[in-house]
Amino acid sequence: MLDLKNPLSQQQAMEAFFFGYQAFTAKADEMLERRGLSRVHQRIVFFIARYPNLSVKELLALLGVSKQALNMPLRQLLEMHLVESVASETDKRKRLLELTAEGARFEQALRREQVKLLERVFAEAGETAVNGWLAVNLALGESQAHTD
Amino acid sequence: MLDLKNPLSQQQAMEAFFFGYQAFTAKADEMLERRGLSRVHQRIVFFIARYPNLSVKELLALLGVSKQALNMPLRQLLEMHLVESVASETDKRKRLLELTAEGARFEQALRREQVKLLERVFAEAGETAVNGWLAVNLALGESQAHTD
DNA sequence: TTTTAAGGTCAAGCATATTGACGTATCCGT
DNA sequence: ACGGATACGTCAATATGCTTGACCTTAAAA
Repeated sequence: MLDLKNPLSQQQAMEAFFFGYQAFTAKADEMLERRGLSRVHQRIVFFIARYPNLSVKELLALLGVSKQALNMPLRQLLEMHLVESVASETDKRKRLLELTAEGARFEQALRREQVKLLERVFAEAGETAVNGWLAVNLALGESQAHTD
Repeated sequence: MLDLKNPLSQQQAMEAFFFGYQAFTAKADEMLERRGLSRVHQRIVFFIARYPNLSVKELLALLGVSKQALNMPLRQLLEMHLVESVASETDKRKRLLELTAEGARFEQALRREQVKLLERVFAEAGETAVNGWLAVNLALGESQAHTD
């Protein structure tokens, strides 16, 4: 079992996380590259799918980048008609972001590949392991969630 | 529990992985920035610590970057006397990489911060969860390990 | 001895991120 | 109604990191 007092165990855990994350993103990165897009584009459509009617400001907070860094890829997605931006009814300064039908298909295609990988790993590692994996990742995220 | 058939569960898992990995690297990134270094520098010293007497070629394979991309940060680490490069006895073309005493301290300081975070999360999520987290990350990494 | 492998470096190009500065539209408190 | 704050978008300059291509030295292997 994992013993975090042991330097070798620490290194193993960190290495596994590094390669695990890399493997998780590899397939989607490849698909994105074929369309001339990058990981930021996926993150954008991912968060819009996860949080419909997301405002630009909220998206910026989730991504943790400057608005100038978001500008270019978001504009590309708008021009490709994968994302739509509509002024909010209640606050007309806000632009609420939505996926178009094609954008939704695109996001799902990327996500499906990643989920397929998780499913393969699920079969290998077992349900308990996958639930633990999720629990630890959630806890890690929480540890950082309110640092802004 | 995690149901990978459910799109919402899929999104939750992916989001958790994204923020989890971000949280995991945040503290070390901060420490690196204070020394004018970046995440690549940590990866270099990390892999040298994990695999002593690593050759440059092996390091390149682990990092998955071009040798030109490695050149600059590795040279910096050599000039800062955090890393040493010695010609292999058995094959004098090869340069085996080692950490200096100071380099070892540096790598440990970065790792310690990340392990501290894992320990906090360990307490929260429980041993079973942590073992599952490790098992899934290992399996993910394995799925990709021999793709080069 | 010719070829291959390991390592190092220079150059050009591209992508992505940053900060700073502006401009416009809209909301909100007084 | 006015003035400040907020949301968004964009231009510019800059830094960084990574890529491919080319070239060189040294050393091992065929």
